[in-house]
Amino acid sequence: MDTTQRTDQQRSADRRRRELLEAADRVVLRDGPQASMNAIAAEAGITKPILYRHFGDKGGLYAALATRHTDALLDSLRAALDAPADRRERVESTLDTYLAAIEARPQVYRFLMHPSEGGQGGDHGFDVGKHSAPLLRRMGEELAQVIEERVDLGPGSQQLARVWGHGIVGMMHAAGDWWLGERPCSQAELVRSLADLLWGRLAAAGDRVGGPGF
Amino acid sequence: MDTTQRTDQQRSADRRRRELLEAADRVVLRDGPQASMNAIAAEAGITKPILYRHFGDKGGLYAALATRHTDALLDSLRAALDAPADRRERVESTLDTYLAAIEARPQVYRFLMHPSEGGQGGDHGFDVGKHSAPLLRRMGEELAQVIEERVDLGPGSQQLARVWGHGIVGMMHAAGDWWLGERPCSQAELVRSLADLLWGRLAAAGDRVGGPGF
DNA sequence: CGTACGGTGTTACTAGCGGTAACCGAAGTA
DNA sequence: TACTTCGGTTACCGCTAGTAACACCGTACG
Repeated sequence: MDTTQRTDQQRSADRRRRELLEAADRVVLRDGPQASMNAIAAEAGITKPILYRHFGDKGGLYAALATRHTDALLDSLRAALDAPADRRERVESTLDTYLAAIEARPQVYRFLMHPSEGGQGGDHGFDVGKHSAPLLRRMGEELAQVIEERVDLGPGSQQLARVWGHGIVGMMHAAGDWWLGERPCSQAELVRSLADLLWGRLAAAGDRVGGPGF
Repeated sequence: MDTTQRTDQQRSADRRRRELLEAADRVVLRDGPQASMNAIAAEAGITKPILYRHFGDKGGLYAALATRHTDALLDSLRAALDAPADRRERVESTLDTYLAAIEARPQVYRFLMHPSEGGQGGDHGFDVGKHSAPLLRRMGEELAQVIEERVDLGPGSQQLARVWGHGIVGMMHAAGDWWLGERPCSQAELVRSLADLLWGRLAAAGDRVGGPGF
């Protein structure tokens, strides 16, 4: 009977948890990363202690929220990354998927990338702020794995793949962040430029000799 | 007489300002980005309102502090970037300089990269949190300028250079961040791997055909 | 029928943050 | 001596994250 009772309770708890997460989602979508626990509780129609009973602390809630979106984004990226196409096409498709995602919901994206942990809540320290941007790390690791699986890099391939995974993800992230703020070109142009960079066009280009007015 | 008096005052104010900045530096170096205004004031041997008289708000102080280190780092990078050597050498030297800098003072580096602005001080909004990581942006723009000056990219070179500038800086940043946390390899190896990536080794590598157990 | 109990929820609080108003005392000047 | 001005402090505001203590409500058990 203990099990059945616990099942009931857990079901109810899970439903509540999902409701709370959706409320938190709405608030984050509206207020950005600085959404307060009070605001989230109000949006959910309850008060703070309930949030704390469900998620422990703000880091817990943020982690749960981040995991959701992170998983969704990673699924999309995996699909683009594993498609049966040639490498350049896959790379461009992945970049495109990422950019489309961050463009579709910038607030969520900013929340995932810059959780803005102050950790000023007294002496308890902050657990989640330690890993500054879990999404970036996870994307880096996954990309590394795909590279190592599908590209022949010779000796030391694992190390190399990991460096490249994190490097490429960082490139994508920074360029996307900048692009999202300034919109200096179309999405397709950005994708092509980045792919060109990865394809060694920087190394292949010649030195510029005749500067302006020289 | 107004001018002379103001000079005296301004000299004194500048000295104070430098003292305060150095105190703030010490605290940030010790406590990381979540250093509080109280702590900084205490370290400087004064009280909060003086800090606010000098820097306006926390964003102002952080901006002043960041500008200092940012300028120093950018100077080093410019030196490496403008050296009279071939491109690959310059790229490796620049990466090396950056990694050495973030390794030397990780706390300062984390402060510069993740200012963690909550902007929760009432209704006044937050000015500095708007641009999340000014250092990255500045590095991206500077690199873009150097690329555009020295590399012949054909038509659309300015756009391309800017995308590459921000992309490369992001690559460097993400890889450095990951490397600083996990230390999976030596600094020289990291530099070489990243340069290899920029030199198109990803595109040049062949597909892996015989996976493990396949 | 009454009673003790676990779960759900609230109010009211602590401690610390960024930021500010109002006061205080020591200089210089008429 | 009286008045202003500047460096500095105390004491406060409104906000945050997080918590302790209490209240309600259905249910099992004597």
